[in-house]
Amino acid sequence: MAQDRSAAKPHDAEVRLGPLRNFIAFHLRLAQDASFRSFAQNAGRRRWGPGNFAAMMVIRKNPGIIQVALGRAISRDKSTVTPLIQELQRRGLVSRRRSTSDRRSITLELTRAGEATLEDLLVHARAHNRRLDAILGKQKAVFLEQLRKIADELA
Amino acid sequence: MAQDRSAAKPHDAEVRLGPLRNFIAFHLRLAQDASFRSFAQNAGRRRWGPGNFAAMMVIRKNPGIIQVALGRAISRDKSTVTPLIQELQRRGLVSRRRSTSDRRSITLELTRAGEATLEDLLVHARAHNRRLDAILGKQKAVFLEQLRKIADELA
DNA sequence: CGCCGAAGGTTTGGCGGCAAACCAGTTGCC
DNA sequence: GGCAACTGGTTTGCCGCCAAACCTTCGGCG
Repeated sequence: MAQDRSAAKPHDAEVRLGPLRNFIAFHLRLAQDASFRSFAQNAGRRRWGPGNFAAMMVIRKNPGIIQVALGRAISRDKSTVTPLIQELQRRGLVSRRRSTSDRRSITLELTRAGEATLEDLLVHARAHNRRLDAILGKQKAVFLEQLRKIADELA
Repeated sequence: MAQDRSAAKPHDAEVRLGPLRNFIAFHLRLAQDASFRSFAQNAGRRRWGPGNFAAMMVIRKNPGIIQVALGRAISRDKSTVTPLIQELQRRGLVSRRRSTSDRRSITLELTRAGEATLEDLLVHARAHNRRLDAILGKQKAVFLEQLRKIADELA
């Protein structure tokens, strides 16, 4: 078994974080970490990570999108997108076709199976999202806007 | 060169995110991502990632801490801590000694050089932190508390 | 027309992280 | 006192991601 990072050994309560205690960046990582794990775990653990989900979601909403545009949308390098998409294609979830207007680029679309599995994932994703919303309460909207601001302005 | 994820190609403005647009988890990742990159880049790019910084900070504030406790504090698996610490030791920044009371565990301390480099890193870290604080404005405290809540309750 | 720089995609190499298996030492319990 | 469960640490294997180099295609411009 891997280490249980969440376990609150009474002893650990005494660990001092120093300046770290008030660093946004540090807690941003902790929160993202927890969120990521929670999602991956509850999403059937069938190796359907958040990455695949986000990619498929964007493809669904933008049929015919090309790889680099997808990469920019989900903030992944194109060299990360390539194998990710290839794997999805191998599983028969997305189709790739060379664009007729620009033979460099490849257009992406969800297959029937892709739509179906995405719908499945959406169930888990929505549940995860609700959990987070519940934790944040009324201030969710403000919180979200702040996250956007950070991502935007920290370009 | 790697892809420029921040570039706002006018074309990309039209990419639709669908439900993703309001998912906390998604934006949490984007924000963390941006923060991480910004830190790593400005911190002299001398391969002093946020990871090393957080670890050294905790060791500084808790001299004699053992590896698993450190791991829990910064939310890293023990199998991640081992090589991380070994590298810091190799660079002469931390000292490792077997505990006398429990011969399984290894106690950690910063060396002189370690203290010095940490002080150096703190300059960048503080700057990074200030940038984030500036983005968040008055509501920084609330935001921080919400991040803590997410990390805590999403155990 | 022909060239050259830019852009989309893939490949390769490296890094950081987790999980599981394992060893050594410790603790609890009968 | 001795065995079983647990704990700290390391090793190994894998995965996700980035950066850089490279190939192909596109597009502007002399």
